[in-house]
Amino acid sequence: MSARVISIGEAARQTGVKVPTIRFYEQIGLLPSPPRSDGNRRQFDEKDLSRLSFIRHARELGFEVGDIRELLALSEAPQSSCHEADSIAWRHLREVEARIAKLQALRGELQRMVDECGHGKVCECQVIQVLTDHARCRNETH
Amino acid sequence: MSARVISIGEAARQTGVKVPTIRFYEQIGLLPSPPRSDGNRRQFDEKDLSRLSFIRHARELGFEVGDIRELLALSEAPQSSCHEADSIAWRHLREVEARIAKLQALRGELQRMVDECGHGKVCECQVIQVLTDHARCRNETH
DNA sequence: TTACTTCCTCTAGCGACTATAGGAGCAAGC
DNA sequence: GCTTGCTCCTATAGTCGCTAGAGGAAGTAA
Repeated sequence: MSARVISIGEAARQTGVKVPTIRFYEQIGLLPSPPRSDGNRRQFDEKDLSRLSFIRHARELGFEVGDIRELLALSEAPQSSCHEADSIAWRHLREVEARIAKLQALRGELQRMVDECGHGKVCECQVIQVLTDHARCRNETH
Repeated sequence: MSARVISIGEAARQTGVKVPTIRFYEQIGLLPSPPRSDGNRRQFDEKDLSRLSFIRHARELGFEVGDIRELLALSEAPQSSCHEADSIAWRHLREVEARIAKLQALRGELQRMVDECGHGKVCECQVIQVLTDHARCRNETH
């Protein structure tokens, strides 16, 4: 119950967010500035740890800082509608699906590259060919 | 056969690489500096278009500039072994597969978030719940 | 006291662009 | 020739999300 004081190094260890990154999050206002000790050291508490963990997880999931800011604000106003949080997550889901599709196409192409490249002793290396040809025939598709 | 002169704007339109980005690529030595007109305008040719398309495609596929530099160098010394290009492609293939796996996990999680969002209040919203809970239970795993 | 670690601030750097300012060139219409 | 409007030029600074380094102060253990 008492406010256990947590140093920045402790916080880093417990949340997996690096020390300079914690300071950076404070600087950009993602994490509130904690009180300081007599010696000017940051004094975090459990709530800060939660917030940091939340931020870290959201970042890992690919949310950008703007999104996280919104999500944090929402989570601090728990009686408000979750429509916004939902739409942030939806938007993100669509982005992730697009990225997966693109990467799968890429994987196919890379696979083809290494397959073709590996077999020719005359080294008709297709790596560059594949990329160039593909590039040209796709000029107007995107 | 004659060297058709292509302006930077034309090049941008044809390759889908933005004008400032083309200049940037020239600056970092990814694209050779083209000759200039009397009025100091860049004069690109077909070969530059290929190169730009190649670069764009490779960037879309997630190659970083260093890789592209290597691949371009290899493509310009075609008698050299394709072993290097092959290993670049291999390295990248593994990376891409890892990325796909990560994104698929992420998609599942996001999907769950939005599925479970009851469209009620934030206090019941899974988007925030998932982020918070997950964050806490994963503190030490990474 | 000494040594060691952790912490502080501040500044600069990364990659891969993107934006802005302030001009100069060029082609078409009058 | 002149004006309008577009494209182009350079140079510099900003973006995002950190990360690294310098140079120093504070806390801790022997």
